[in-house]
Amino acid sequence: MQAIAEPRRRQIHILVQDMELSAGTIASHFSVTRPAISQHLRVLTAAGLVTVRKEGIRRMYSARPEGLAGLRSFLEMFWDTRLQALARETEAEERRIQQ
Amino acid sequence: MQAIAEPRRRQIHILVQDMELSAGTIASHFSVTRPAISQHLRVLTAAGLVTVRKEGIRRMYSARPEGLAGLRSFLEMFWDTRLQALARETEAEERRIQQ
DNA sequence: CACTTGTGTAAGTTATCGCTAACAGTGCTC
DNA sequence: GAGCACTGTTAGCGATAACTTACACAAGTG
Repeated sequence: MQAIAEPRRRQIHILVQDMELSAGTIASHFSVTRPAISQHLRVLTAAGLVTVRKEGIRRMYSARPEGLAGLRSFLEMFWDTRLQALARETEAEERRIQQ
Repeated sequence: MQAIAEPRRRQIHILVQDMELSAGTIASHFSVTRPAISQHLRVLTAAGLVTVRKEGIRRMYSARPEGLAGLRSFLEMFWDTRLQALARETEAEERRIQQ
């Protein structure tokens, strides 16, 4: 989760979300040096948010939909428990009124 | 987004999700000092993830559902664009097959 | 095989962040 | 109003992380 929270990594992830890009092409979109982008890409791949594909001399990166899906299910767990808590509260409230 | 990414702040957010708690009660659940929790609470309130309610001498904190809802819509935007991209790809693929 | 291109890795530096210790403020109670 | 309980704020410190510079490695090309 901290992998996608970093602003620059989010921008990288947005870049490779629609199309497959090489490391150099990704780095050209930012003002930082290429090694920095390479480190970010390593974090993103370790988190399962992007995939690498070696195409000859260059490495193509692309977003992995399952990565964000995991975070999504994690948040929906939060969302559901909150809804359940609200349901319990209103239920208790109704029971109190009936008494 | 970085506010909820921090592990301790996530734990705090889980704590105040089901019930309203005071700062001291929240701090008693962790091994860190109370000022640290206070700082985390300030970050969480600044991010709009929790709300404060002054009750006499103590301040009660509770999770704000709209906070996570914003993050949720943000992720669903990602999710939708990715699905649209996949749809475009498969559509182009089918068109290629038909030729 | 030398050379170039594209990329990753390692070491060092700087900045950011979370924590603690000390202090300051706020509201109750006697 | 004095004193106490509860909380927020500030300064300083240590650790983590992001960045840069330099180097190393793989894969085409002459």
